[in-house]
Amino acid sequence: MAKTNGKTLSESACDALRLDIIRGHLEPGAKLRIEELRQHYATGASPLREALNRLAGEGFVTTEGQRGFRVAPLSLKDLQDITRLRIMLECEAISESIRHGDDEWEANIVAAFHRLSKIESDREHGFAQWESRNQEFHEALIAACDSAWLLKIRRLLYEQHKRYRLISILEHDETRDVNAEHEAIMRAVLNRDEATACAATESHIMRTVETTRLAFGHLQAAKAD
Amino acid sequence: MAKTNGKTLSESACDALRLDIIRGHLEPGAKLRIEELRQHYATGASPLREALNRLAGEGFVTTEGQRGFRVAPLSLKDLQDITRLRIMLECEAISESIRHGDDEWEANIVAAFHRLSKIESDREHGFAQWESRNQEFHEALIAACDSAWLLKIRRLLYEQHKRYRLISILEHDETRDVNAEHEAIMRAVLNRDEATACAATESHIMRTVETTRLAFGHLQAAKAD
DNA sequence: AAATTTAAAAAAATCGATATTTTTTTAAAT
DNA sequence: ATTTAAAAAAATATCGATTTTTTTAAATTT
Repeated sequence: MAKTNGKTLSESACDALRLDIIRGHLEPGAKLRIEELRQHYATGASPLREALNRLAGEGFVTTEGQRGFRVAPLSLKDLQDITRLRIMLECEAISESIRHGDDEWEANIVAAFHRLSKIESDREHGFAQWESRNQEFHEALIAACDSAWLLKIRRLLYEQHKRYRLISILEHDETRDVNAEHEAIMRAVLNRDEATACAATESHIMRTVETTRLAFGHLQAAKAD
Repeated sequence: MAKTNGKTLSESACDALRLDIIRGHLEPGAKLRIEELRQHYATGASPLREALNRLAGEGFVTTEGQRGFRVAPLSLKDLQDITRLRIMLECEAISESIRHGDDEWEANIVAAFHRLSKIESDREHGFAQWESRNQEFHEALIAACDSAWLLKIRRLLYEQHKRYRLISILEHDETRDVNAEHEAIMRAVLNRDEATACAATESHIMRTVETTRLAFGHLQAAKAD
């Protein structure tokens, strides 16, 4: 077995699985049979089991006794739960970032915002790229927060929410100006105005979730047929 | 291999390892060699590796490339980081619990407090029992919080902090009346007074952490020899 | 005949033993 | 003292054996 990079097979499998779960490529609640995964990811059973166990620890898959693994389910209630916590943690992280950030931090935010707004218009086409630059912008905002746990948990919730968001790409709220929302957050952050930055962040998340919530509701309804 | 209970070997190994890490039985930063663990926990390599991977996902062990596993390290900075988040989440959970709790919830709090205060005096002797009843009391307070994520993360941080606390059992702040602190929290909670309950909780955690911080500092200093 | 129970077969998950890499240690040589 | 090479140790992956769950089909009961 030739080594692909620095990673072990377990790690590669883990990353690939996590990505497929977040992207909705693997359906929420779906059974994860080792044999099938072996075929798909071209790996042995042991690396896969190790990957699945790690993902279980992270909350992306569930496991019950001797009955194997499943993709962690999604629900409206779960979405609302995640949202509330996300707002709380995101605001905390932004506030701390504002208190600690230096010139370099500011420059990175401006750069990330610029990269994102350049492609904001054709969000539909290069969605993967938009998604990635969006994430980079939001992470630039909180890069000066030096609480490792806060960042770790914030990221977990961000990715969990991403699962909902990516399921409902189709839905697009035409009335929103996402770029303006981002700019409002950025301006408040650069002004070191914690209260305004938090308010703008909360409103941004709430709007996003509202779109997500609608799309997810529609999807559930369609599935009930 | 006779089945011990409903659990699989992986799960048993995982629980045993987690407990030993939280209890400080396994030193922070210590290398976790599969062969040694095999001897100690009387299991094969596969279940152990699966357990270690899950614990890595939960943040109790670290892993680096092809260099095996280590017990996640502790540091003063980490302790302060955990504390800040704990206060935030614990208060949020208590507030929501206060808003949702019913009579049964109240009764369970009173019962848990009673059980705890009965052995509050000889905390030194039956420490394990005190620890367990203390945890039960604090979980009774937030039992009516129906945010699964909040509870999950709160618990993670509670256990992470427990790692620090159990390392420094020796230290004991004579000037504290922990029972009175607990009673103050309980009274505020039963009065449905969110602000007071949060303030009492924050002060309780801060006092606990101060003791922990001192003991951990001493331990680090002693180790530097 | 339909529904429930029971028994057998198939599938899947879990585990342990062994083989292959990779890293770390040890010792010799520059 | 530093570098290099060989040996030992450790980590990772593959494979096959065992146990458990799920499915399927037959038998019994209502």
